[in-house]
Amino acid sequence: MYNFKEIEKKWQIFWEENRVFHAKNDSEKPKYYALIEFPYPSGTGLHVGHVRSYTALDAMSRMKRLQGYNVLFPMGWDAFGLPAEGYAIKNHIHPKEAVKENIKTFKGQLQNLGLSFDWSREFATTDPEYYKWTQWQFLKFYEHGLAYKAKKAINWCPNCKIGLANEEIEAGHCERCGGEVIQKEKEQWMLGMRSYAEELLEGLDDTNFLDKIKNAQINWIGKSKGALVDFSIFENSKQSLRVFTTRPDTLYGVTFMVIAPEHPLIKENQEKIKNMDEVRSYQEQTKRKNEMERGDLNKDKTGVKLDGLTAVNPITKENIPIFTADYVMMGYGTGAIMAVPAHDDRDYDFAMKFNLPIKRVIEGGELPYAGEGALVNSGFLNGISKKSDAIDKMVKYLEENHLGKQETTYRLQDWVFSRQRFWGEPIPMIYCDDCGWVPVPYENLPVVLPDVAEYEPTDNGESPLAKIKSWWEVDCPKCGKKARRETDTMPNWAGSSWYYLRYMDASNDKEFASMDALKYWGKVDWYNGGMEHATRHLLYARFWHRFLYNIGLVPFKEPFDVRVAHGMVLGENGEKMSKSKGNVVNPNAIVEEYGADTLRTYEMFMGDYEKEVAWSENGLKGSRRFIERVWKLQEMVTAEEEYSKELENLIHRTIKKVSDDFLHLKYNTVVSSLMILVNEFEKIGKISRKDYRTFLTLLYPIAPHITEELNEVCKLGKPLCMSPWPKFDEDKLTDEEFEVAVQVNGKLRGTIMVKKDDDEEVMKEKAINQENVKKHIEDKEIAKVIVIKGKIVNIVVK
RNA sequence: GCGGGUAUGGCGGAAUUGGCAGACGCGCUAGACUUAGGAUCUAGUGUCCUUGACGUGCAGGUUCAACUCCUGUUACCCGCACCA
Repeated sequence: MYNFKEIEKKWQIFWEENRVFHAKNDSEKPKYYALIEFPYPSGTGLHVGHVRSYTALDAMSRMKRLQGYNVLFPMGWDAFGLPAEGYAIKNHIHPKEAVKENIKTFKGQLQNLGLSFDWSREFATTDPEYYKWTQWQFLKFYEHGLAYKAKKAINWCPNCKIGLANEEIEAGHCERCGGEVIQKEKEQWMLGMRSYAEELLEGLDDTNFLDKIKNAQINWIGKSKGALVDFSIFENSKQSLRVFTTRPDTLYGVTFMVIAPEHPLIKENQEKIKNMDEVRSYQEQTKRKNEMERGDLNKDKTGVKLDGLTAVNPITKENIPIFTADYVMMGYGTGAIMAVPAHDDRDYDFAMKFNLPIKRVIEGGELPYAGEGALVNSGFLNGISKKSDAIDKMVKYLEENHLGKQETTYRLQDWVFSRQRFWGEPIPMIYCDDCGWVPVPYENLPVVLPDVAEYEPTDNGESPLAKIKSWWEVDCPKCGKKARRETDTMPNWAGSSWYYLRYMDASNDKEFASMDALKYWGKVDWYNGGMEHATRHLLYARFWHRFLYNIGLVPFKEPFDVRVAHGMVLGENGEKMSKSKGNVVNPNAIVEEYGADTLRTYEMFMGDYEKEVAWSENGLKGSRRFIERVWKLQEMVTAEEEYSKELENLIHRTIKKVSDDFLHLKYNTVVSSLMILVNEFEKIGKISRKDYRTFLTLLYPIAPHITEELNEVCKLGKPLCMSPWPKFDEDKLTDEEFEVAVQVNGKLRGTIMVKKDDDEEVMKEKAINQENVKKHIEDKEIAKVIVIKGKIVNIVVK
């Protein structure tokens, strides 16, 4: 009887004891680095969604090992983060204790699935031995001028007196108390990611990410070409207002200007602005809006005219009014725009609301009009109908007259790197009243999180660490005077920005990884993760890596070669699994009842790997039936050592298909082609030893335990984990004799049997004489016969 | 609005990349074995007016031949977004 519990445990122990999955750093074999995003070890444990992607990469790794690769398939824990901190606040337990527990549970669950991780390289981002190097790398950023302090708005709940992460806000309200969230300015550490925009864009050419992932990155970086134009302020010709525009060709149509409420021009001219009170209250109003409200496209335009300030259109020399409005953002371009209401929806809406002149400069449809057309009312640009020509000409004019210049901007922002939280890597900086910011000397790393009992943030928005004087009060490393440690910690994205490098040399206590190890493993060959990380995590990691490359600490420009994304596993009702909906499937319970091999097979078979798919209990049962049939095949094994004659070609085809499909994320058809093979074995009622061994090897990556066991029980050879991947013979992919379709005028009328070496004439002959085909061509004239060798015959009749 | 993607039986999904649409699985129907069946086995299962016709979101087109290529269109999903 098939006792999966015993069998699965037995082989898991066998693999571990024989260190089958331990990657070597000095192998003669070619390397293969398969990486799956490491999980946050939550208290709720493993999700069936984890099982899907982990099994996929496990299968890939197992196949690659049999194909002769030295495979690195590691696992670790992304263990900093809010949930552990929340748990700590509630229960007054140090988060590291909770994390330890959770990791234990999580790891046990992974091991029960028989995943072939190299556990000797396991670590957590919360290990001081790991975050020592995260801090070390931060200091490198600082050394190279890429880490700096700046005032940035944070989400602030005035009720709880706490800074909030975006995830803690629900529709503008605090998740805990329901109060309104406002923006509060705070000094924060930033990483200069924006200056890497072009490199991050161009680096994508060096990768083989799925197109949808590349596109998500390109969108996020948001490159746009245009021009900077300076408008002088009438009352004060020394001062000018600089705008960014992608359409300098419409400069003749500018009838007013708009600046962001945060724009410094307002403060600089507060004396001159006659309605300063009104402006101030508008600024206050804006501050209260969070990004979501401000970004709501459906709302009416609001704004205030800056009374007393006038700008001059540098081309027409006309005086035009300046407004401040929250539809212009300080964070993009220059925080100021030239408004062309005739050809921009937003400017048009604003002009209508405030009754401002609208001047058409492009011929075409109804206003506002944004299409192609010849320029009018535009002086030296009149009549030009090609947009790029007009832009070029205007930019040239601006540059010659020192009124502006060509410019490229990016949506990508610098990375806000401070969090006012306890459970993160301490930022290794010290503030001294005399020396300013001083980095913690390298030899004093890691800066370790203290053991305390209170994890509540302070009510002025500082990290809980700010309450622990014994921790933050230190001597300045430079002058020795009393100084203060930075009490902010790093964001959750920090530790996950370089973990793939650490796996290459996980126990190195001299360096984050040795250059030899980095050179040997190179790029991650295959990186799998969720679509939700296609922008942020993936960009942070690429930025971090490119920086290390630029300062000579890693040998490759890009960290990842192939990046793929799995689809979500939904509940049986087609909705996202959640406790409240009661549709959560617990992988543990499935392993208990059906075994890991059945669960793994089902998750690979359930659907297109890249698409989301609903869980199906019946589908799971179908996979169990398949696994049981595989088990029963052992009763049909003959003494024959070669492939059975009847199935030889099918087996060769299956080897090819399975090997290919694994590389193209087509795990579902891997399983289906193996099911077809089982159907055939059962049909002929016997299976040769070689048939069985090959079949078991092909199934091994997906269902490793049962296949190892059957291989042993039937004494077919060495354990599969130490055996070679089967090879197919190109000549044996097609049968000697096979069926070919015959069409008449493109419609299927019958089939004929043809031999492999039948030429076109023979096929034609056979086709014309086919019974049913004859009927359809009898009294008609044959105009043409198309014969595609080995595929189809089409007879065209009149 | 910009960028990307998807659409195939009752359901999940196949289709060697232009060559027999619906592989494989689920579900369903009938039968066998059985005290029993939510176990197992066998057969069937796209639709219809069933010698045949129709059929891959919709409308056209190219071709001997279109799920596949081209043009237009609709719906849904994802990313970005008052981004200037």
